Amino acid sequence: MAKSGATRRKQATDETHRLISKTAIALFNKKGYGHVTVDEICDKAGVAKGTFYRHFKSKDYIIIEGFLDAYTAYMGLFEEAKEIADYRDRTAQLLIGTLEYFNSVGVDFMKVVFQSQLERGQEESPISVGERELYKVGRQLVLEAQENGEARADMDAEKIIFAIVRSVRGIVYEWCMEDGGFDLVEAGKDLMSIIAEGLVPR
Amino acid sequence: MAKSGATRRKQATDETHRLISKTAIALFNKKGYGHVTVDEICDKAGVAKGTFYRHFKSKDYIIIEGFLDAYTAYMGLFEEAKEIADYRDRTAQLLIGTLEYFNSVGVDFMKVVFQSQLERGQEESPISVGERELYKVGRQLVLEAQENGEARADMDAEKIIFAIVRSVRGIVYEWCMEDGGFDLVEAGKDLMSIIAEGLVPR
DNA sequence: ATACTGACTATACTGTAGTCTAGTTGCTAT
DNA sequence: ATAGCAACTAGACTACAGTATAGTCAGTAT
Repeated sequence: MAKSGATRRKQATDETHRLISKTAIALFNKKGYGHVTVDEICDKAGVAKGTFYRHFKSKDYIIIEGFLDAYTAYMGLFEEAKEIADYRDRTAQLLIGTLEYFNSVGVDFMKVVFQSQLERGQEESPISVGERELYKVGRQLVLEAQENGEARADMDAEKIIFAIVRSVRGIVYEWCMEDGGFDLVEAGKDLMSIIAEGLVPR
Repeated sequence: MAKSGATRRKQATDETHRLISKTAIALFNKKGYGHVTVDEICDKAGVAKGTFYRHFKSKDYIIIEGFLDAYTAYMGLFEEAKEIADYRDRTAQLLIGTLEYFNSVGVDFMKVVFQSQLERGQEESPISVGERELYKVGRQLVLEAQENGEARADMDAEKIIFAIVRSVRGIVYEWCMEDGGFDLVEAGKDLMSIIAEGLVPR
């Protein structure tokens, strides 16, 4: 049967893809990303170097890909959040969930993600594609809150969500720089308090 | 004379240092950091490779060093800001000045700065040393504002300044990622508005 | 049955940051 | 005057990411 044949072939290459990824990530976890060479990954996986580069554009794409898989799951948070009635609770939940997600990815991997984002020139990264989705959903949430009078309406929803996402990224970046030296979620709560309430007294 | 002799010697090596730095930065500006090799810098500067690495720990230290020189000048902003009476004006001035400073450094160089911060492991970077100074001064400003009742007092000055600095860094990081694709100062003003006023209506 | 295709192997090669070594030179201290 | 020393030269070398090439093999289409 043609179809099952094509499937068997595809399964085999998927298998290889997963094998490389799994081997690499195991090595990264054991020795740290920077101390694992592509040759070593290929050796351990019993695969030629050419095969590695057939499956992954570059060494960091192993991380990027893993990150994106988790990202998809993480986007489910936004669906769940819709159930939460109160605007502030909802926002807080999203923020905390987001930071818990980054925390679970781990500093070592997040560093690679940040670095790879900086390295690429104009070329569209898979992550920035994912982020556009995040902006879209976030903007919608802010818009709704504005309509309900829960969020200030004197500023574009777009501008607001940009500022929030950027602030969050700033925390995560610093967390990477400090090698995970502070509690991401706690820092996020402080940030949230300022974003929500502002800095000047009421 | 011993002293003038020692001085003459030091002057010569300072000369070499500046020569390498100047040559490198000219090349970076012409071709972009990533397209300039250390060998090329040495060739153009008429200096051996060993000399380069005697003066600079690594290629990116040329940028880091230039960044820090400008940083010192930038810290003068904080002195000037003390003259501004109104808390909000002062904060806005500092924020805008900061972003103008990053803007003048340029995307290409800022990327290198961010990347180098991520690469180093626990080793203390010269930049994080500089930043601690910034935190100290910033914290002092927030403290004063709290004492005058201009800033909310239900949160540590420390936490507040951390959140602000991180938010700013987030903007600058994204600005790098998007290759300078938006106006840093404008984005900063939006952020400032949220930080100062909060997100929920009054 | 046979020819096609694309995943894969094996390995040499390139480019570049950074290291290392051996030797030179000229300022400096005594 | 002379010995020492730090800055420098020249260039070979290492480590590693990524590329290129030539050929094998197995599933697939006709």
